[in-house]
Amino acid sequence: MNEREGPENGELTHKQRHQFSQMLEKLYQCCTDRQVYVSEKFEIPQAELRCLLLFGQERYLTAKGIAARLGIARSRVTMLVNGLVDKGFISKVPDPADSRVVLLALTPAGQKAQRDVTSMMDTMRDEILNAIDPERRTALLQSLDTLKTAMERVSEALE
Amino acid sequence: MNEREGPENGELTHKQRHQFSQMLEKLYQCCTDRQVYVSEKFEIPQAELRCLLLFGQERYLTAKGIAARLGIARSRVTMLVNGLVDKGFISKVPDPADSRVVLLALTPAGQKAQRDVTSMMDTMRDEILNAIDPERRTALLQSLDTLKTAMERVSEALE
DNA sequence: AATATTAGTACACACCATGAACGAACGCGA
DNA sequence: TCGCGTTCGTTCATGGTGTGTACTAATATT
Repeated sequence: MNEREGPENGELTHKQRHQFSQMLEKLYQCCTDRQVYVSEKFEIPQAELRCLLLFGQERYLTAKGIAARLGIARSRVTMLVNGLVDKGFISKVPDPADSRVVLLALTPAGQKAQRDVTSMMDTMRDEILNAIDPERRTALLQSLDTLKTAMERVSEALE
Repeated sequence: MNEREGPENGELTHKQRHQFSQMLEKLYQCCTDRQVYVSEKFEIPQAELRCLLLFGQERYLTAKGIAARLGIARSRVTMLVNGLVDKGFISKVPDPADSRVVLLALTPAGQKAQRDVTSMMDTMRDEILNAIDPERRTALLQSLDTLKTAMERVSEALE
């Protein structure tokens, strides 16, 4: 019972451990809930949404590129793409330079859907940030960066 | 292009928005990866792990209670429980006071599995926290608390 | 020219979650 | 006590998410 709250000598306290785990779990849950909310609002499955939101600066995407960026299998991309094609959000274009490749482009309907989804997500993000004191906001961003770096370091050590 | 980095008048900057989204996404991904890692290490599906980790102070849990605490359907609990029963981690006991109810208890093997899983998760959490300067740790915990509060507030407004 | 590699697809499988329907058991009010 | 409403866990069908395998056609490499 000689655990201190403050960093007396740099050692982790039991309370810090517990707080960290609890808060991280809660934050994770909130993020998950937010994703579910958006998916349901637009009636687009989450994985399809992630795919839809990849379309940006490039004129075309490919299944292989999408798989790499989303970190999923190519076969899975086929399913997602077909779902979005069925919804009229993307179209398939043959690649004139390599007929194995299918080029994927956003349709106008897909562009609108993407805009709407992005707008909703931005609004929700802004609401979160606006619920935080501007003074605390900078500290928050710094802390998140610190945490991100620490987590990435630990993730790398797992492989 | 007159966006400032600091909180000049409390307004959100474009950079803050972008940073926040990017970091949150990355943090989310790290947390997801960590869960996948633990699940694979023990060869226990994630949902079963979450169920296994619920057993703690109480002598018995019920399917209904597990469903409420995990936020999932009772029918799903049946599947998870059966998976853990098959692995020898939990046992079913009839409730003498209400024969509709199935009481669920950790077996010795289940207790060991739970200990091992918890230990691994604690180690990983400690590695993350130890990768952070003790001075920054307190600030981090405060910021996480601030963020949690903000997120919970925004989540409530969605319902 | 022959062989190796690549891209996307179809398919089977496992995990994850929902809701509906069900039978058995319990609770409640007349 | 009895009839009805509610509850509990289970079964089942369905949809979402992801993997890996096998395949064909096309391309790259030797």
